[in-house]
Amino acid sequence: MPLSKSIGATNMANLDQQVGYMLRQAQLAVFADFIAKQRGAVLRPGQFSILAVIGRNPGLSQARVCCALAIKRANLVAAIDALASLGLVRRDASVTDRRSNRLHLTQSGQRALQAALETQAQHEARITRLLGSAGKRVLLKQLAKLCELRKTRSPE
Amino acid sequence: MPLSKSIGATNMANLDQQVGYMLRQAQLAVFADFIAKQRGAVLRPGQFSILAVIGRNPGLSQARVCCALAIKRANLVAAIDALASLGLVRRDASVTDRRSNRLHLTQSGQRALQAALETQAQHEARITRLLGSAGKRVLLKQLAKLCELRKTRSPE
DNA sequence: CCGATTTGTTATGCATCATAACATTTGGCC
DNA sequence: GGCCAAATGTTATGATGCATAACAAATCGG
Repeated sequence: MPLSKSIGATNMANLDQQVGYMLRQAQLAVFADFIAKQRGAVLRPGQFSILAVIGRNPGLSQARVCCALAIKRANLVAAIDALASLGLVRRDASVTDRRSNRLHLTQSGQRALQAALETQAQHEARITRLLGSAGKRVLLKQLAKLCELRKTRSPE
Repeated sequence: MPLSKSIGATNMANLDQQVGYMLRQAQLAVFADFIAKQRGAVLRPGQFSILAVIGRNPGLSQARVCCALAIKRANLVAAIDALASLGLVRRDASVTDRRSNRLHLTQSGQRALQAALETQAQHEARITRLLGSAGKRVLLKQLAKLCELRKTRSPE
């Protein structure tokens, strides 16, 4: 068994066998790869996810975006501000509910999303090459399971 | 197949089938569970990993901690400051290399690490219950593969 | 109609990560 | 031995992500 002893190098204290630690490292590596590949208007994973959800759900309210992406309402404001000032997203006042805004992609927003989706596909393909198609499918299923930790209040 | 159509709910734009997005969500969930379980002196995953590495490698230099945990030297300074002001870590000047510091756990640092390791074991056990023992092993191996993205400069 | 809730917003704080610059010290090399 | 490159710890600074509290306006329920 790989006990990660210290042979001149540093003893990793079994950190590399703990899910939380490895999740963090992998996430940083994957995000760095995503960011390195993106050269268009959409630069960061967060922006991309917001743009993608709005693109698939035209007229969505900010609250629903927050619910879908697990973002706090307060934090989405600046994000939409940024996307709007880049000319990618429109914030239209809803006529049926004057509290909420209806979010839409502009023409250039749709183009930006399209471009981002393509480079994202390359990024994803690279990961598939690394894990294998079946391996990636298994990984996604396990990550989904881990997300359930969020709901369950420690039962003991 | 689960095409994640929008049936009253919000269309997730296939985000839930992308490794980066799901990695992020899972990492947040796992970290939240870790933090919720920790009630001792060690509260956050970063602190824990630093403490664990120092505990297994007494006399380690800051630079080596940085190398092991993929932390920037500049950012470790404040982290060690915090652990030192909590009385968990000592920063001794090295006699062989007067540039570097030799890091050690204090008595109470060792106790804090011990306590953190125990609650961390509960946390990890909960994850094992969720994924299964084999599933967790597979997950760790795949996460390790993803970490290789950090080294490889996009080859095409 | 009135109280509770929802929605967007502002302000604020904290944690994490990154870069640049600097002084001190070490090491390699001629 | 002396000099230049590299390593080490440090400071300063900025961007990002995430969280909470409080607020006004609007909606909803009874």
